[in-house]
This record gives sequence, structure tokens and C-alpha cells, in this order.
Amino acid sequence: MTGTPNTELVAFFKALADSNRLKIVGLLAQQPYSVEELAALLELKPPTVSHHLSKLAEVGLVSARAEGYYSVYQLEEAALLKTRLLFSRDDLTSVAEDVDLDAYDRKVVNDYSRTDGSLKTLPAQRKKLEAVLRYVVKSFKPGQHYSEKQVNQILARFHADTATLRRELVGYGLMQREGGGGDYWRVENKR
Amino acid sequence: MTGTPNTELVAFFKALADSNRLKIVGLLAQQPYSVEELAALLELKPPTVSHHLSKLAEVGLVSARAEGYYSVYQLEEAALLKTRLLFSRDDLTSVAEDVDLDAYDRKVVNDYSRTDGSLKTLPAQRKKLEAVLRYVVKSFKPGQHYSEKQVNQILARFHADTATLRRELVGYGLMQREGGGGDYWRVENKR
DNA sequence: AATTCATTTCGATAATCATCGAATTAGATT
DNA sequence: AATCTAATTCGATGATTATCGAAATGAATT
Repeated sequence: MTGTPNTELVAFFKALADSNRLKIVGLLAQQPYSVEELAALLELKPPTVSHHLSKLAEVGLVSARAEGYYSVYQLEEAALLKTRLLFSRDDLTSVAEDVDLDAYDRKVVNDYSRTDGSLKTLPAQRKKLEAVLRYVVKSFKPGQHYSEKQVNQILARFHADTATLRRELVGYGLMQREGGGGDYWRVENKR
Repeated sequence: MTGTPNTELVAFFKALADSNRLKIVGLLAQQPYSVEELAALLELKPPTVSHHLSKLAEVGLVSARAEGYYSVYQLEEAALLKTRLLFSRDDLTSVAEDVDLDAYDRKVVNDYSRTDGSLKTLPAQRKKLEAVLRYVVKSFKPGQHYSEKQVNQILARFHADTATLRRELVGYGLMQREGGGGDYWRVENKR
């Protein structure tokens, strides 16, 4: 349910998603500058530069030190090094941690369900049929074995065509069957 | 004068500077998804997701392939690898290539100059004095040697206090002097 | 050919944000 | 203490953009 919110990462990219802020970073990569100097170099007014610098400082990309009348800003190497580590496939996965992966299935099932929980029809679209099957299979306990009769009894709650449902569940690898007679069980780690 | 415009880089960061687009990238890092699926997972409408995907596709982060009724989007590894190379100090410097580094000096000189080109006063602020001195020193030809008399003659165009100007030019390393009598010359590669 | 389904485009709206002038704050110099 | 300078905060404005409903497009199945 709750994962790492990506707000920090969004703020980081937002900070760099502006031409003038990128130029500031580029200039500070060469040497420190005061607000006044940056304003002149970028042809902006000091309040605008101050605003940009505060956004960059919020994400740790720059820092200020007082020097005479001026506050001189400098680039923070550390924040830059972090960005190098950002873009592996594993790290990206964590960006979507707080996404509810069952939302699609629920939406599809909801679209095809009557108020009593039974299915109006079986979806023709492959992806939607999969979603419905992932939902239906949750009615079987993992580890438990069922006879064909028991399987049909449970499936009948969803749709009269229990034969098709049963076949598709096996076809999509959500359930397995042993022997001609019966003995079905739910396959785990399938979503 | 003309450098690499940073528009492409800005577009790249803009593409990632949105929470929902980051989630899309995170989801596609796990497996490809259709627009409809992403819409359900993110609790957005398909037009919105389509809009986000087109922004990600513009910068090459995702690509689509047709599959039945759906167009299935997938993450582009190549674009991710490029980002790893982005953040060295040298590369950042190039981001500010098209910034006019003399703009600050010009502004300061302009603030302190009369219409005839002479200086109203010499700036008390160190940084501004430096800017004025960098401007003044341009009146001396690199490689040429000047007597103290010649130096004063040129400096008099800017301010009556030629002694101070001369001393500061040497003090800030913009000019050098050899021997007690005279022989001044402009130091190069100073800005 | 007709139909179905997902996606995209279009137009509108609300929210976010870059920019700047005016006023305020914070620091340093006298 | 008084003054000067640069930076910041505040409020307003114009531009950009995320979002969505409605309509159009396009691809695939019947």
C-alpha cells in the first residue's frame, strides 16, 4: 500500500527542468557566483535568480556562503554524484512502488461484473480476460487440491460456462491439473 | 558566441519532472504496459496517459509497438544509459556555453560610466572594481610594452586618479610591471 | 464493408510556475 | 547607531501545463 513517495525525485528533476536553472548549474560548475553576477549573466532580475537558486538549494544542488556584501553560491558535488546512481532498472522500479498493481484488474472485473459478483460475459480481449482470470483464481486457496466437480462449483459463482473458465485458467497457467479425472490446484506467484 | 542550446536537456528533465510520468517510467521498468493499463494503475484517464507517454517518447525514454488492439509501451534502455554520462563537471560546463560571460562586466561598467566613456567613480565593491578593471585593461594591446607615462595617458580617459587605477590593475594581476621606472604590459588570459 | 475497441487529437479549464517590481530583511562598512 | 548594499520575500501577472470530456483516428476482428 504505502511505498517510497517519489516527491523528492520529482523535485530534483523539476529543479533541473528549466533552461535558466540549467545555465546556473553550468556556470557554477566553472566557478562560484553571486546572485547579482548570475542575474547579469543570464539577463534576469535578482529576485528571479534568487528564486531559481532556492529551488536548486532545496534539492541540495547548490549552497551559499556569505562573502562581504554578497552571498556566493557554489555547486554541490555530492548531489551530482547521487544522480549517477539513479538510473539502474532496479532503482527505477522503486519509483513506482506506491502504485497499486491490482487497480487494472479491479477496474476490468468491475466493468464485467454484475452487482451480485457474477460476470456478465467473459472478455474477448486477451488482456482483459487475463485480468478477470487473475481475479477469479483468488477464490481458490493456495496449496489446496480440488476435484473437477468442486472447481466447477466455485466457478459457477462467476459464469455459467464453467468449462471455458476452467480451460482458460489452466491455459494461462493460473491453475494446474494432474491426471485425466480431476485434481486441480492453484499456481502461486502468478499475478 | 553560439554554443549548444540546452533545449534538449531541458526537455529531458521536464519529461521526468512529473510524479505520474516518473511512475510510468517505474512501471515500464518492470514490464511493458498498454495505455489503458497504465491509466487504471495511475487512476488517470487514457487521454492524460497518452499525453504523458508522448512527452516521454519525445525524449526517447519510451517507445510503442502495436499489439492487437493495444499499443504497448516499453522503456528504452538506451536513453537511460545516456543519462549516466551527463553529470561530469565538464559536461555541465557545456550547458552554460551560450551564456555571455562578459554581460556582468558590461553591466557594471555601464552603471559606472558617463556618456563620454569616463568613470563617474571607482567602485568600492571588490567584485565591481574587478569588472571595471577587466574592462579598462582592454585598452592595452597584449604583448606591447608601455612606459608609466603612456599608461597614465590611457588611464586618464577613464578616471583622473590614474595612480589608483594603475596600482589596482597590477594588484589584481591584470597588468605587470618590471623595474622601478616603468615598463608595464598587459597580462593575458585574465578575465 | 461494417463494426468494435484502444488510442490519439482537440478544446477547455484549473493549477503550477517563471518573472518582475516593490517592499523588507540581513550583513557589513563607516 | 546610521547607512549602504545585496539578497530575499511578497504580491501580481502572464505563460506553461496537467487533466479530462468529446470527437476523430486507426487498427483489427467479424
